[in-house]
Amino acid sequence: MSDFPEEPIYEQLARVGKALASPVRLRLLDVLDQRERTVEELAQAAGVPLKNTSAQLQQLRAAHLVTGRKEGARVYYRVADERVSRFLAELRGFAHDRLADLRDAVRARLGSLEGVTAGELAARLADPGTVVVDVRPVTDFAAGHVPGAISLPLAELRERLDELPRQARIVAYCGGPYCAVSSQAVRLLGEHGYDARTLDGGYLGWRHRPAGE
Amino acid sequence: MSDFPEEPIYEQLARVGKALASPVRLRLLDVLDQRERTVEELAQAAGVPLKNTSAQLQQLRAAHLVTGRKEGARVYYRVADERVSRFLAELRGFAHDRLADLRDAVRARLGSLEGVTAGELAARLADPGTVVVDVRPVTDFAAGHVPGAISLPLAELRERLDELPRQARIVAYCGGPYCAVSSQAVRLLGEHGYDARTLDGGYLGWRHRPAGE
DNA sequence: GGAGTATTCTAAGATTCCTTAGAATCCTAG
DNA sequence: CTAGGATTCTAAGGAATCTTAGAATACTCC
Repeated sequence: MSDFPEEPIYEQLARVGKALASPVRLRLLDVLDQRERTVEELAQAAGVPLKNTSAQLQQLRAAHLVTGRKEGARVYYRVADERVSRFLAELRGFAHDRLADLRDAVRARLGSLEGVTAGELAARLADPGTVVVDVRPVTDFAAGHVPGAISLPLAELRERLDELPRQARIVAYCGGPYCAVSSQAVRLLGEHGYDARTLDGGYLGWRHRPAGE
Repeated sequence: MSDFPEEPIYEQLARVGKALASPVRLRLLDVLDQRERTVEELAQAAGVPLKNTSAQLQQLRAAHLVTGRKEGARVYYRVADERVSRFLAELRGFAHDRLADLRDAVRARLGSLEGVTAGELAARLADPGTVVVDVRPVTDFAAGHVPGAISLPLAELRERLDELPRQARIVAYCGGPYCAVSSQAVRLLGEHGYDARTLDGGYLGWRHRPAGE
């Protein structure tokens, strides 16, 4: 092993890097960033086997990126604090800027729909012609949402289309920036003649939008 | 291997994390962040064996964090762009906030001298009673320095003490935030009766100081 | 072209990390 | 106090990474 005088310091810095070095952990962080969850909910939402989820959570906890709260037989995890959440947003932004392969992978999953940025949405919130649709499960909606948004999970969208005014300009969003649900919703709405667009970055992107209302 | 639908995306994100997961690579990045260097200079400055340096540079290049420029028989590496540099600063700040062990490791290496922040220094630059001393090698000084600083490498400090006015309030800095040279300089100056302090974060910290001159 | 130098490529042993099965722990409910 | 469920701990095989020796490449200078 190499060693130089500053190694113990960089060893510590590398702990953060290591925590962010696995796709599974990054996925878990993104899911947790939206709201607190139990290990099982988390494993479910992230699509990762339970045991693996638990093991990775230990590492994230050791790196002080998440904290657990025990309530009865369950442990609720969440991102340790706002600083972690901001840093994750920073990481996503950075990687998106620098890695063309990341942009390709995103496009492969979400399609190349033109989205609305959080800043644009903020500016349009006052406009009554804009209708904001939250397609996440109602639990997520309840934990926080864009002001004025209506909760309309994708599963119910088809049957509840009549709740949306025909001539509205719709902005649909889901949870993380890589969530495909709002893209599906927008496609469905488009087929029914609506003017609908996704919100870039999803709800997380909204929460971390650059300064100003 | 786990897999969930967004895996290819998180795989890409993890490339950045992986690049930052090794103490050696982080050290190289910090050294490169100060100025462009050849592989050998870099290995020398970082205290890492040459072959290992070269191998790690390949990885950093694959992650688009550094770029190389070939000039004759030599390759000059540098941090890819300002965005990378800012992100590294962000990482250091984040880790420093969250990991007590990191703060301990820094204290173990640098001692617990009270430093001056970059913001404080900026505010004091106009004050003629403050003398800023750059203790890095002259090559580094030439590549960029705090305005008004005088170049006085540690090796020459003892003999050139008379260049410093007795009653000056001295601020000494070196390169990275974990460089011990300025701490030594401050200790030496203290023994000779000077009022001397280090600059927190070194020259890198200065370059990334929060907005405002 | 040939000697000499800087850097990278190839390859392989040592090490660390990922994943997951099975046992253990800690909790609630009855 | 016992049954049953949620989560973590322990352990081990397999995969990926780190480190570094040796060969190969690419350049300069003569």
